[in-house]
Order: sequence, then structure tokens, then C-alpha cells
Amino acid sequence: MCYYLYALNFIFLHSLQIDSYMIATNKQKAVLKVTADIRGKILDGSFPAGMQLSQEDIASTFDVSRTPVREALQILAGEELIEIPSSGRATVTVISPSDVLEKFELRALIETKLIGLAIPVMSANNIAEARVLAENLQSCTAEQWTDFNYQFHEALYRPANRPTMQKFVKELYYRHYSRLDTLVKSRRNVPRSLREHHELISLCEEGDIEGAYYKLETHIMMGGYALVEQLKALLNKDNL
Amino acid sequence: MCYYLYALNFIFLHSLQIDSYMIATNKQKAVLKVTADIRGKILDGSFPAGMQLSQEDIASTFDVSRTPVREALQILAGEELIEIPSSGRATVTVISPSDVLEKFELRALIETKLIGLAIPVMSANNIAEARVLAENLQSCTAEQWTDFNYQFHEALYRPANRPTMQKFVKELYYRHYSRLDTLVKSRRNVPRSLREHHELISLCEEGDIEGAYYKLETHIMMGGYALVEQLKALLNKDNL
DNA sequence: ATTACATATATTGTATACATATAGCAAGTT
DNA sequence: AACTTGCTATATGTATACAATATATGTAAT
Repeated sequence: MCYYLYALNFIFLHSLQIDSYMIATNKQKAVLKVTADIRGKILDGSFPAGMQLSQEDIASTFDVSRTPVREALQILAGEELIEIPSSGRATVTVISPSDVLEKFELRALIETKLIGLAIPVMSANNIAEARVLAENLQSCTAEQWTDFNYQFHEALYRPANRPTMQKFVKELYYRHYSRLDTLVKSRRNVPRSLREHHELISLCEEGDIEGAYYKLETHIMMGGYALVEQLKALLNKDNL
Repeated sequence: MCYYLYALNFIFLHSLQIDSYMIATNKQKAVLKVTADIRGKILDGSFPAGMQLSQEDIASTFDVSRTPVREALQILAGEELIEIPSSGRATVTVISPSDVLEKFELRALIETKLIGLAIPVMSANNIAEARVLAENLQSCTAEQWTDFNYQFHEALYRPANRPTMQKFVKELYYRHYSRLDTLVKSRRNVPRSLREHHELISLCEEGDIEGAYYKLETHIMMGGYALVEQLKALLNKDNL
């Protein structure tokens, strides 16, 4: 009987092109869905910096009770996307230019370390994959940029075999860059980025660790400085 | 009756030399207390790796309902101190040697960056303070070591003026090192540490950035390797 | 008009109640 | 004896109810 169900599931899910392992994780808790939804709204700007979050509003929007909403808010506070004061309402974190700049410094620091570790053990396959991902970026939409760009960077670091560091980098990237990116909405750095990606791949291919190290550092920090300047300009405009 | 209580509070708190404005912020949420308590128990080993956490047990222990306990668990999951599976009970995270080693690498990476930024702007006062904190370590108890050691390191990095990086370092230090430290319970690295601290201060005083950089890197990584080896030994013993 | 205060309303924090899922255990079967 | 099968007990996930706090409104005094 169990086999029978599995067989049915197999056929059914394949017709929907859903992998079978998704069965087990299908019924996800409300807190996970709510967390992801709020996070998405903060990152895409629907919930702007400083916005006050009402537990009841969120609960009714997502058709759940306040209990899972409160848990979601604690998770998001841990991600520094919102702040929960000791008394009062939760608010979307206000982005501070100096904090963002430090986070770019951190990214540069960790990612240069990773590429330095990766290059000596990089295979032809790794290089080829990075090239494909760099190509993808050249023809992607503005919405795809954030994800595709991360995928390219991650591919370069993967040979370093430092899962924990990579997770750190991923969090830094998504929690802050992604939000800024939608905030400033500028694509003026895209051509520079694309060029530097190809230069990076070449340096990796040649095994030039130092060259790749400095190329990557400037790649990240130039992007950081540009974004931070645009952010400052935005903040000043709001103040006037 | 309410006024009577306030009056009592007034007299009582003044006898303790507590400012009256603290009354308002005094009543901290249950979730904060519970979070800190569970965190403490995990860090000091009372809740060992792999232990299953019952919401009800924790709730009754701290005399609160399960609602704030659940929020606390989400916070602790964000700190990677516990894991909340999609189904089943929350468990205390099992320490993985390779993960710990990566976190030491991260600490070395960030802290060397910080000391490099700090040295050029270090004042005589900063040096003097570091010396005092290094002295404190020499006569402290085993329980004080974790905190005092962090204070010393933080003092060296403070002139760098990188609050976000420092926060990262602090989290890495407390969330992992502190737990390991109580786990292995060995003080065999203490004499080496004390010596290296004084050497570090001298290098900072001389403005020798490169020297301090490498001294600090080996200081952190030697401690890391030693702890990881002891951790591995412990894990093997448990398996036998 | 504006400040100050008091009351009313709304929202948060916590506890309880209910629904669902997991885990343990005993009985039966191979 | 080992392995299912099904039941019961327990724990979790969510919703609701209640309590405490903060915000908003309105009124009176300056």
C-alpha cells in the first residue's frame, strides 16, 4: 500500500515536474512562509526603511494568527532586517551608509580570502562553469541580476571548500546588497561589473592569485562605494 | 492601591540607588530573559550538544508560557546555537570541528584586518588600557577568562572604528569559542596566550603593523587548532 | 493656538485552549 | 525473535482570549 502511494506520487509529481523529495517538506510551518514573505517585502522595498510593522496587519494579510508572526519577527530581527525595541512596535531597519560600507569591506575581506584558497584547486570545469554564469549575467533582466551575480561569485569560491565562510558571504550579500540594489535602482555599474567578471575568470585561469585577489577586492569595493554614494544622495534628498 | 505600590517602588528603588526612569524599562519581556537563560545553559554546557529541548519543560522551568519560549528558540536558532527541524523537536547544535576551524579562520581574517586599521590611529591611552586588560588576564579565574580575553582583544581593535566588524567578531567569539572553551576545560594554552598578548601590545606600540598582523593571526589560529584538536579527541572518545 | 491631562482605543505581551503531528508502546503476525 | 500495525500519550503548531502597555483622541486650562 505504501509502495502504491509512492508510485502514485511519483507519477503525479512528475507530471507537475516536482521532485519527489518535496513531499516531505511540503507542509511548511506558517512561520517559515511568513518570514520569507516579510523578508521579501523588505528586500524589494515594499516595506521601506523605518516602516512600522503591525503584528495584526501582517497576521490578517497572510491569514494566520499573531503567534507565528511574532516568531517570524524575531527571526527577522536576528537578520537585522527589523528592530524590535524593548517597548513599542517593530520597525524596518534604517540603512546606515557606514554600516553598509563596513559590510562591503567584510565581503571583500572574506571573498578575497576565498578566491585565494580556491584558485590553487580550481578545475577546468570550475572555470567553464564560471564563464557560463558570467554569460548569463550579460543577458539577464534587472530582476535577475542579484541572484545571477551571486551565483557567479559563489561558483568562483566553491573550490575553496569553505561552506561556513560562503554562508557568511551569502548572508552579507543578500541581507544588505540586495536591499540596496532595489533601493537605488541604478544599473550604472553593470558594464564595469561584467567586464571585471571576465577579467577575474582569466586571472583564475592563469592561476594569478594576487592578481585575482586585487581585482576582486576592487570589484567589490568599487561597487560598494558607488552604492553607498547613491544611498547617501538618496538619504539627503529625503531629508530636504 | 496602584499609587501605593508606586510609592513603595519609589522608596525601594531609591534605597538601591536605582534611577526611577529604570522602572519603565525595568520590566523586560519574558522572551529576552528566557533567551539569555537558554543561551547561557548552552554555552556553559548545561544543555549539551544534541540535547532535545522541550518547550513545555523550558516554559515551566522559567515560569512562563510556551509563547515566549518559542520566540526565544527562533532567536537561538538564528544564532546557530540550536536547530529547529521542519518537524520534530529543537536540539542543541552539534559542534562540527571543520565549522569551528572555519570560524577561527574568519576571526583571524577580520581581527587582523581590524588591528591593521587600528595601529596607525592608536593612542598611548589605548596601549595603556590594553596593558591593564592583559594584566587582568594574568590573575583571573578560569570563569573570567572568556570575558577578560575578549575585552583585551576588543580594546586593541577599538581604534579601528569599525563597529559592525567588531560586532561580527564578538558574535563569532562568544557563540562558538566560549562554548568550546567550557567543553574542553583545558587551560593549557593560557601561558602562551598571555605571552603573546604582551608581544602584541609591544608590536602595536612600535607601530609594526605587519608584525602585529602575523602575531595576531598565529595567536588566534594556534588557539583554534589546539581547541579543535581537543574537540576532535573528545568526539572520538564519545564515539568509542 | 497650544499645552497638559485624562480617558478611550488600539496594539502589544502573555497565557490558555484547541488541532495536528510525532513518538512510544503493546499486541498481533510472519 | 523481529517486524508490522494500531493505539495512546505527549509535544508541537496555531488560534484565541486575556492582561498590560502604548497610542490616539478629546477636553480643559493657560
